[in-house]
Amino acid sequence: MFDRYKIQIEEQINPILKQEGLENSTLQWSLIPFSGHWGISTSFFQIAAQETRSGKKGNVAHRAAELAEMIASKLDIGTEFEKCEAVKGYLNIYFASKSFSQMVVEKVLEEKQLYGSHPPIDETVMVEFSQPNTHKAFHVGHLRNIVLGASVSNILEFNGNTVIRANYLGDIGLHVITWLWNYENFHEGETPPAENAISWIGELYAEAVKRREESEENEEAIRRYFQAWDNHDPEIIALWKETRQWSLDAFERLYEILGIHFDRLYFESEVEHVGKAFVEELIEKGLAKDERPGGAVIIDLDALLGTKEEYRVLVLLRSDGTSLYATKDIPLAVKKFEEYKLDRSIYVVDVRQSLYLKQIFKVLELLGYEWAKQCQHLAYEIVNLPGNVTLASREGTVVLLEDLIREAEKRAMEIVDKKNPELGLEDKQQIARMIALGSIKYSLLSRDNTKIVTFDWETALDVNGQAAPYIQYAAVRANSILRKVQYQIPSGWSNPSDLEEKEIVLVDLISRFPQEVEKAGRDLKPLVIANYAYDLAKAFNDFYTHCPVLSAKDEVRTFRLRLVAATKQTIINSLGLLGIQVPEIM
RNA sequence: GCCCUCGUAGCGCAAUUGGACAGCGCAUCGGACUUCUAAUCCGGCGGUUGUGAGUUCGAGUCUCACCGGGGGCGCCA
Repeated sequence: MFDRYKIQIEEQINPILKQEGLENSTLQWSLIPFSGHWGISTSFFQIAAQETRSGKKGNVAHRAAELAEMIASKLDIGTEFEKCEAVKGYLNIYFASKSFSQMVVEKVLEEKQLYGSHPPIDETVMVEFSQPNTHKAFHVGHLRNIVLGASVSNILEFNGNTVIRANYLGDIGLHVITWLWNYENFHEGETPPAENAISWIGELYAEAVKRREESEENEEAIRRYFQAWDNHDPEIIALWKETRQWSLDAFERLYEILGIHFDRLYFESEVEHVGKAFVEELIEKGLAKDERPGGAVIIDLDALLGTKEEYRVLVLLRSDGTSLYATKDIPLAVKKFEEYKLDRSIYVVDVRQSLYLKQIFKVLELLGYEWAKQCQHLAYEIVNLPGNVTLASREGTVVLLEDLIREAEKRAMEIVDKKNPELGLEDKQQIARMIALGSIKYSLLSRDNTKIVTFDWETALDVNGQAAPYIQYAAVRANSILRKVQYQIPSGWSNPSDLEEKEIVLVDLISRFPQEVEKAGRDLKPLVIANYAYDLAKAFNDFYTHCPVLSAKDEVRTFRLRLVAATKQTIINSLGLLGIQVPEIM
């Protein structure tokens, strides 16, 4: 937003530096980091250090301060800036807040839900996330993946990318066979309950695994069942199709609740066959080694690349010829790039699979696909239970997603009910859901991807402090002011007398949104937005308690109303990137 | 053995990618509701950024070593 001013100033600074014998020095601009000070800033340490390195004697810090002071005294800041000053080697140039704040607010109100976004760029990127297994439960560990993938997709889209949201479903394999076998023998004819389909399916899975592990006989039976499947037994296939659909329908309902949609669903079953052909190709090219029947089909990446204990060995096919994850991930990657003309392919997968994905990308490269370098693993840490207990569906140490959402809604409902007794039940429920989902999502997104999240009910359901309800509430407060004027936001520029510090802080933050979006997109970190949204809400709450809006006079009132509307919009936009909705009332 | 990752206040986390006084939330102590919603605001307490060296004008951030937690490393997904 301020680039052209930076350029203007630089055009003045460069000749001054030239006089000092300093050329080709590029300045790095940032916003003044102090709360309540609004403007741009740069420093002269690099230039001074460069000078010292080229032989000139002197103290760098001293020289930087000298340069900053000299430039500050010579600079013509025009009417766009209030003042400029040199502080310890930094040059701070303060905006003329009155006109700049008008400009910022104006921009937000004009661009509305697009404020903060960047113009389209010619780049198509696929984000693969969620990747649930059919015939299994959904737990909070899976949620981190979904929420992260969805948010990163939103952020990339806001940055101008064309985003394809892809899901990759594990609909075949031993876990499915085990489930089917158990169902056919012990639950035939049963159907999942409408409400708790996922937990029902999950319970049956846990039961199936237990049966498999408790007797050799069962294990043997399951193995035979697997063979029958491999031989395309029509009855088993029919059962598979039917039960798979139960999972898919249940997933779809859950995604709907979470507000997630996918543009493309990939299934393991659709890439297994072609995957085996790829393995053959790798063997023929002399890249993979077929050690069957004694061993598996492997690719010794370290031997091929001349590296040592870096890429290790990847197993492509079991010794019995059945497929593994690697068998399927290779053709899947190819399919993705063929179907869409991708510029980038992002895999949202937990950090434990870092080596595995590194191997897959390298194999693709060895196969000659130039786009292999555009595959990127977005790793995130797992969600644990207190005491470093891993969530595992077979151990029974899971917190089911449905339970979490239900409990969060219940708690949110209690507060909504108390605060808004006049509302109808349906409205209350809708609000409670937004708050519940917001809290859950925010608690997962406001943590760096590299940090393990320890799940406990209290923290997950805490709505105090830095949490989504705080931010939502700020927007609701803004909304409630706007409602009082029937959402008639006065147009045109107003010219209030000097701005309050609270107002400047708020406008400053609003103006930073586009660059926060950019940063979040660059680093694939929703955390950046999560922090930003909180800071913005905090600044607004501060403003709210100190600066009356409706009772203010004339131009102050006009400006503040516009500022309130701009804040509400920016909060909505930033939370939107996190997949969090904002209610009108709460 | 090799590799990845984390270590910041009692607890949970940030820190504009190497910049200005290391911020915020819980918790705790104390203030503020006849005024636009108190799911709010203001103030107090709390720090040798795991340890030691190095690079740099400048290090929580980069390099190396060490300590401690977690993870990965040929037929699990």
